[in-house]
Amino acid sequence: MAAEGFQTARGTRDVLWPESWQMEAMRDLALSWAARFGYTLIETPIVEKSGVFLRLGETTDIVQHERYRFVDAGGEDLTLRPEGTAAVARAFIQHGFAEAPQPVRLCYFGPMFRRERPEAGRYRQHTQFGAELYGSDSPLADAEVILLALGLVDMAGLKQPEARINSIGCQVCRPAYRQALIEFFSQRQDQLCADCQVRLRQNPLRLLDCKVDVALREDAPDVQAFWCDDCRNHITAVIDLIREAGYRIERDRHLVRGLDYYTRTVFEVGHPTLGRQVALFGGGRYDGLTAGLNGPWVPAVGFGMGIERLLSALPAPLPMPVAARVYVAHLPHFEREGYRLARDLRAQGFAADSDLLDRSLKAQLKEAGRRATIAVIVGGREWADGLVTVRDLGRAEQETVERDQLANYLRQKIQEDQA
RNA sequence: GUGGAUGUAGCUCAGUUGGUUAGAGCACCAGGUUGUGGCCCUGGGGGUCGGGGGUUCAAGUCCCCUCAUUCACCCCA
Repeated sequence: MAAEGFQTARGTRDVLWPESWQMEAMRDLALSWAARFGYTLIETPIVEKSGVFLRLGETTDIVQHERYRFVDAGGEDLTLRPEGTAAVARAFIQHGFAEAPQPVRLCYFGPMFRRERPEAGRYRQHTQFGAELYGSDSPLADAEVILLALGLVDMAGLKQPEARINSIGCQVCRPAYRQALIEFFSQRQDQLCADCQVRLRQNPLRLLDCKVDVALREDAPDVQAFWCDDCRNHITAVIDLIREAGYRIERDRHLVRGLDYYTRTVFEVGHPTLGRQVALFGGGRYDGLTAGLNGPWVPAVGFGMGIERLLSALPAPLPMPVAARVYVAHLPHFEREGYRLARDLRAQGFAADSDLLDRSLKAQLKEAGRRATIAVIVGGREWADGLVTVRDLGRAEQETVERDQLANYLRQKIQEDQA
């Protein structure tokens, strides 16, 4: 296409109808579903001081190079938000939510930015829905956010998601596991890929989800053997609660998450139709993330969900409302009359428009057939008698109606059609 | 960031070993029906062949660069 002109920046796109409407429908579905659990919507800014996201972890690619970070004209170091959790945590602290009645339930829905190589279903700007539950360290809380996410996927029409869960331990038991991993992989250092050589020093847990050294990890120590009693009871309870709700979930001992702030529970849910896009949603427990942002220590758990991915995985689009649309066609010399009639109809609550190109009646009805269910034809012989013609475009039937009875007639007609 | 493939009309795509005014289907517009859509028929509009440079008498076609898309890696919210 026109290379001389402007196009969307790499990895970004225009969302056109009807997908734009699908996004809105998903937003409505997500927010109303979350509201049933008591989650209130929070809209954080798209841009934050860069420090907010620095604590995501020193070894994370998001932090290392996949961010939109810039210094603005005033010298401020800013970053386009790559995910929701850190920004919501910042807001939690800023507004003193730790002093509010606990638990605090917040959800968000909006664009996230990440500068990675574009692929199908992977955009530099994508939309995420997420929920964060603060103030409870109970497994009931973990289960709640997972059930919230699974329930949304279910309501959107996607069946049989593949849910995986793991516990990466807590401050009590994780150090020993971490040490065991380091020892295991150090002995096999010559077999590790280049990236894993680095991970071994910086974040040994991530060796487990390396896609290169898959054979090695099979023999790596299982975190299960290192769990303390609290961690063991916690993950067991979470899994029970999910299954009790009727969902399938399996423990995956190789599951660790890309972000460094997680403790105990981590989970990821995918779907076979997504293929390489991997995760539909993912999340976990991040007790104390708020303390890392210079706030109070608060237990928390949450998830983030990729909306574009969810929409692309749906077997059928979300239902579109079939609004009855009225098209006002006009006979020669009655363009203004049609225009005014459409205006009146809109004022009375109808979705109505008229021809703006002074086209032939034939052309007008052709357009009406494309985008309306009812055509009102004004002008000609009937106009002098105070009549208009109402044509049912679906049934190809029409009758003349008194102009001042038109609104009532249409209302009744639309009601009958919907019944 | 690495490697491969692709880029021709709004959309989906043809374009023979380089060779006249670059095509089709769908979509759009008009007419056939001077007051009636969906089907049909006829006609029409719309393209600097992603962009730039090069080779050549001649480039959509060959070469280089660049931009974009896509697939596989990497990574993942």
